[in-house]
Amino acid sequence: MRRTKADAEKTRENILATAEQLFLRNGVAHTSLEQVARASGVTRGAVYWHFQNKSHLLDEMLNQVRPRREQLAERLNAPTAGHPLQNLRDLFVELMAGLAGNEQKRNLLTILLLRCEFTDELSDARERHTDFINHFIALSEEQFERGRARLRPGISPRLAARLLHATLIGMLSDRLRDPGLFDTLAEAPAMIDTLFSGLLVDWQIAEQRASA
Amino acid sequence: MRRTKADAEKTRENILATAEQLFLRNGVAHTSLEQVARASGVTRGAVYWHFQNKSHLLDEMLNQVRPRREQLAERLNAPTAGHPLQNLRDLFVELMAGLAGNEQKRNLLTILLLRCEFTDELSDARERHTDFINHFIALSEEQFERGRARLRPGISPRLAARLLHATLIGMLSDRLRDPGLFDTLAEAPAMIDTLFSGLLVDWQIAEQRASA
DNA sequence: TGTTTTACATACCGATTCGCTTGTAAACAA
DNA sequence: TTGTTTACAAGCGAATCGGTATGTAAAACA
Repeated sequence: MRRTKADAEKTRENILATAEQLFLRNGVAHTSLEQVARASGVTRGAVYWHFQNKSHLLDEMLNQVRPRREQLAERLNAPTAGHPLQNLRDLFVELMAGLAGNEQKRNLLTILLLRCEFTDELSDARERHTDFINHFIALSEEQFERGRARLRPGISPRLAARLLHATLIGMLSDRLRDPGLFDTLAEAPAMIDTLFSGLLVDWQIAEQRASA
Repeated sequence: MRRTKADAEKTRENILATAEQLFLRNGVAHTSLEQVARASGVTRGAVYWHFQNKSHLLDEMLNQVRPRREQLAERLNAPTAGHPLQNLRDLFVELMAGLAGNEQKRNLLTILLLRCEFTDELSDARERHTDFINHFIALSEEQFERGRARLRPGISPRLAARLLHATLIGMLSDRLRDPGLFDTLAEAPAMIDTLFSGLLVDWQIAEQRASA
């Protein structure tokens, strides 16, 4: 009872979705491909047919939502863009909002940050992750460089960029570990504006804050 | 050839130190007690004699450096303490400095943040960790509450506390993933002061910053 | 001095683990 | 209609896992 091409694609996507749930619940290392197969209603044969091994499976899961490198740069340097710093701020809020509104993104980031051991076995995923982070920091640094005049004295663009990234990661990390901790969507703007107020001498808080 | 009590204690500590290295290098789940035993020059018998299982082994590793709950509170509310906010700021810098100067603390935090899947198996460690985080946030919130008048309008003590914690975790996370990313010890004060400048209306930067 | 306890090593257990090979029925191409 | 390929299922094998049970020599104690 061999499946048609379309059926095979469904099988593949089903395996991905199932693995996502299992990885999220039990951790990557603690999930065997046998478990993935069973939960997907297939055997390991199917899993190994579609994916080389667990590492590649995870990698393709992440590829589903991983923003392409250029995407961030395009977004920041678009011709329609306003001030670089305002741009950077908006991107930050967008990233948080995108996460709040997309369960899959939330799941995958949770897996990356909390349910996954960055060991040699997963070196591919690990490298790409670090790479993306450094790219993000470099891009942010560029933006701060352009708005250098507005930086408080003693704060270099690089330091600003790293502080921005640390805050981003920290907020994500906290929020993913304890989803009830705060309302990301509502509070993210206040947090980023607060940070920018510290980084810049003349930051105007554009958005209305929830004052509680 | 049974060992003396002192020898046994050495064995135990040796196992702990060896496991720390293996966990750090290969991740907790990817390290078997067999590997720990071999690398320690003993057999699994010894490991199981000293520790119930891997989870308890990890737990006792963390207990070596885990600050006690009261410790933070005492530190913040000491009679000799100055202004609550200055206190909080100094604590932050101290925590970062303690990490920069203590390899074991760095290792264990790296294991916790990057080499460990928070799954049911390790629920003990996980709970204690979350507990500690919430405690830290609550304490920070208290301090901000005391200095509430100095908070920028629209920023609640709770939001300030969470932003502070996010920044702390983010800085640690970044630094542990990529040790060359920045010089924690040197830049931590600048980062925290920047954040405080954003949180407070009148924050005076006390320390000299490395301006580069 | 004799007995008990300690600090392990050794051995065994059933349960998984991954990776590979082989089987197979049906889809698809010629 | 007849190969050929596809999309898996099923089975194999060696390794390894954690947990436990048992053996043992020497330390600790009475």
